[in-house]
Amino acid sequence: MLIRSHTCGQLRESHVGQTVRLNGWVNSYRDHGGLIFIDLRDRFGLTQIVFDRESGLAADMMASADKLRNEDVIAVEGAVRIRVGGENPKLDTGKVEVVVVALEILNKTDNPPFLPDDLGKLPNEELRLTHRYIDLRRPSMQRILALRHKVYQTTRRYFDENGFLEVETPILYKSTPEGAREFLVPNRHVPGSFYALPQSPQLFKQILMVAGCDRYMQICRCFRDEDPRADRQAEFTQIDLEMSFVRRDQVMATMEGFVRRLWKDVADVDVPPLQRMTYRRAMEDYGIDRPDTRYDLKIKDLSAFAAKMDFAIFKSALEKGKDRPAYNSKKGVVKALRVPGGAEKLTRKITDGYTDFVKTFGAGGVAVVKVIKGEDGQPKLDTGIAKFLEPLKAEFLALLGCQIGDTVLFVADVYAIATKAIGELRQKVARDMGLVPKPGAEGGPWNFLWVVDFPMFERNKETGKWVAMHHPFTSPNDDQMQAFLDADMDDEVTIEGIVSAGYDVVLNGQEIAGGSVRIHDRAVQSKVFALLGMTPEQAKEKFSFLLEALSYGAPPHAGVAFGLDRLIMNFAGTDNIRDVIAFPKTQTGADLMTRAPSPVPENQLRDVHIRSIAPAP
RNA sequence: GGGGCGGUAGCUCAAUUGGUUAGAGUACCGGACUGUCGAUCCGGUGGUUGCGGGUUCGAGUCCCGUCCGCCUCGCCA
Repeated sequence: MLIRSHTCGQLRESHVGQTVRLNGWVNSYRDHGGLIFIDLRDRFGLTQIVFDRESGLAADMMASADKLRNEDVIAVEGAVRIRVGGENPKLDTGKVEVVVVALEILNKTDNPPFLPDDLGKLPNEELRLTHRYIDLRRPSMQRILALRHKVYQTTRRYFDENGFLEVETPILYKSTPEGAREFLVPNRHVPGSFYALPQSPQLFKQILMVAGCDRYMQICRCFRDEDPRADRQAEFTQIDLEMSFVRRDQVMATMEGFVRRLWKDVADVDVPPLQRMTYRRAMEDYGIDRPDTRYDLKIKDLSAFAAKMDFAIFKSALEKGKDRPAYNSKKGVVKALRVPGGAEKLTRKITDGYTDFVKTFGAGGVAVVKVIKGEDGQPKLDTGIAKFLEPLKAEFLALLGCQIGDTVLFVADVYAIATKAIGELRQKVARDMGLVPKPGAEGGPWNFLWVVDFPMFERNKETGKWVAMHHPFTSPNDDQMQAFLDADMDDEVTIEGIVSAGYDVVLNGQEIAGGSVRIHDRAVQSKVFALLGMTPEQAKEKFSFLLEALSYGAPPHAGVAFGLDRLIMNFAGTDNIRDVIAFPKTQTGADLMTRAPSPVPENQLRDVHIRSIAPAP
């Protein structure tokens, strides 16, 4: 075989006169009869090679060259020269070409189902995933693979420099069915017993702290058997960290340093210091715990104002849970979103659509009013609920700081639903108003933000039980610890008010990292388990190893996990998580290339003491 | 589990809102061509309209079921 001397992205004017050998795929061919041009492709680029009947190429090789087609794999030998037909500025190698004197066909291809170029429309994703080995040849996909590699390398370098040890943790793990649904793996030796694949290495990394590792990191695979989304996959990758003898601020500083290094290395962007926002502020102003601050729309609570209105829909919403304390999920509220310039851009058709939109989050609808210019030149309320606002017009305009040309959107419901609905609506309105900047060539703008002071606990919507907002190993914040230990477990208002030592990094409305200071005291951990409704026996059955570890000299520790796939999505400028995973799965968990999952022979099931109750296909 | 969109030639799409033999570009096959660069020109092959029923004189088009993919709500400690 003609082993390559250079890659297809390498040759320049300085190589002119040299005899070189290239290997690669036929990216395109231009056949002029006695003269054939081929763009040869590998991961590193494209090089034009020329077959010329009049340049001494053997007749049989010329005949072979005539048969070359896209995606054939070949090796050639020839001399580098300045292009006779002039430069092609689109190629890095565009000043030169290789005049072939020897051709070796390494592998003829069948006619491929699609070509891996970035011209024109992509074939449908089903086909791309089925023939992933072709799809990944596409330069845009190669670029993402390289980006991902770069992130791995920068990550390992940064944490190594900061004293972290990379430690692998088990994939076959104990089932702890509190959080996401788990993937189960039967054990052959103990009939009826199962491992679970880890939702995250959470407890192992805490135990590594107890074990004296001091600082741990791992780029690890996590598994959650929940329905995927465009930015979510059942099998995904985290950059997982844990640190000993630190409090919240030390971890946050380490994370911020990492973010800064990563963006510098990968995108050559200098990230300014991150602002902090409390969870409460985020929910109040943005209706979501991961605000997108790239645009300046803010939500305002108008409950007190709305109570003065003679408008039945608001009144009945405010009646709900009216004896509950503020921010209680079941307390009725009225939320408003002022949209500058909305009076013109948000047509009746669009605002009508908002009602359907908020219904998907359980809200009843959206009330609308426009602020237009009256005959006297002053602001005038128009359409929708204008007549109900008219008696309180001055107060309304002042409360929201309305200008002529604004539209104001209202959602009235219990706190949990109204907040979620108007928070989602805010993001939709921003898209409709064209306020969301399109990522430029460098990906940005990059709006980072810390969100802190999350509640420790929230009520499960269906069961009404307390559940941990982050996870059950999250510590109350330092200034809350005594209040938590003293708290009566039946005192709903106090429990609800306990703030955890958790922290999230939010980027452009996306959670890219989350972590917390952990509980390192057995008594605190036991109280959390009890609050979550676990008896001491249940806690012991599920987490005895953790409770024991906490009893044998556990250092204060804290940690975090970054969603690696989402980081790459940002750098790659894609909103499809499958683009950043080499071999992703579909929405039903299928790998279309390997055809996993698949049935297994009966005897294989018997070995692991499993009988399938699935109906025969 | 719920809602929405989609599936027509290898690929990307069209097909007058139920009406003749389902078309175009590209790929592929054959031919021409010595300076192209998404080469060009000429000719050709290629279809179980995802699958199964139904309505109708007639179904790519309407109805029912089903499979697959995507988006989404729930879910994701």
